[in-house]
Amino acid sequence: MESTAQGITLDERTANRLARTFKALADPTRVRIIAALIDRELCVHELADALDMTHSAISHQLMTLREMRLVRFTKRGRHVFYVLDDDHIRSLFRQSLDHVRHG
Amino acid sequence: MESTAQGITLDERTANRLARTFKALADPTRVRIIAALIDRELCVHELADALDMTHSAISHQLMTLREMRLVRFTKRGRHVFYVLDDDHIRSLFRQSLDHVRHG
DNA sequence: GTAATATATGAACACTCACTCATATATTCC
DNA sequence: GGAATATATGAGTGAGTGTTCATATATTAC
Repeated sequence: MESTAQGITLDERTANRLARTFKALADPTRVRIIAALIDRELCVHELADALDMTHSAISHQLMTLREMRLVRFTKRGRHVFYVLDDDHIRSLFRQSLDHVRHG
Repeated sequence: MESTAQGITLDERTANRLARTFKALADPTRVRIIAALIDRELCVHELADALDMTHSAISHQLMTLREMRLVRFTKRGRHVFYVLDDDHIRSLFRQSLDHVRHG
């Protein structure tokens, strides 16, 4: 079965949303944050330790990820725990990691 | 079946490669180029027409996509035809588009 | 209350990016 | 050969990005 080749024409809004989604993951620090949060929640402090970066740098990137709706957070005591917000991103990330590793 | 939650720790090289892959798609113009080339080859001129952009802008982005190994090209006469180089990117792109559209 | 801890936030800075414009190169047509 | 077409490329520019540093806010422990 073969379909006619005619490409895909994206309207501006779709192209922007797609680009935005990829942009959210287009930075090594954010990639590592997503990876660390793939199946658990962590607070800023734990993330900073795990990634060996300053709290401030992590906090700024978490703000970016929040704005992009990739992570959610819960306050408990002095700590703010972050989890991945989106299952689609999780599977997208896993698939991409697989490509990079074995593709 | 449930596995122990412990995140994924990425070495620097893997994190960089992942980020680079996403970065390649983290721009609306490149997204539209990839979409247009999803199942056919097009020359620079056709791409510029399809995206309503200057030849120069398209040519610059194609250079970026070439450096990232996302597209290949063939010269035929005066024209340079571009195709997607990587099937992984094709499926990654299709999956992501699906998420953005119906997710 | 004060001190300590955890996180957020704003400014600043170096860096990167995507485009435009001008120019160069290559191929075809005459 | 020269003109026209197709693409590439380099410089320049305005916008955006990721970090650091300093500071602010919030919560807990004392």
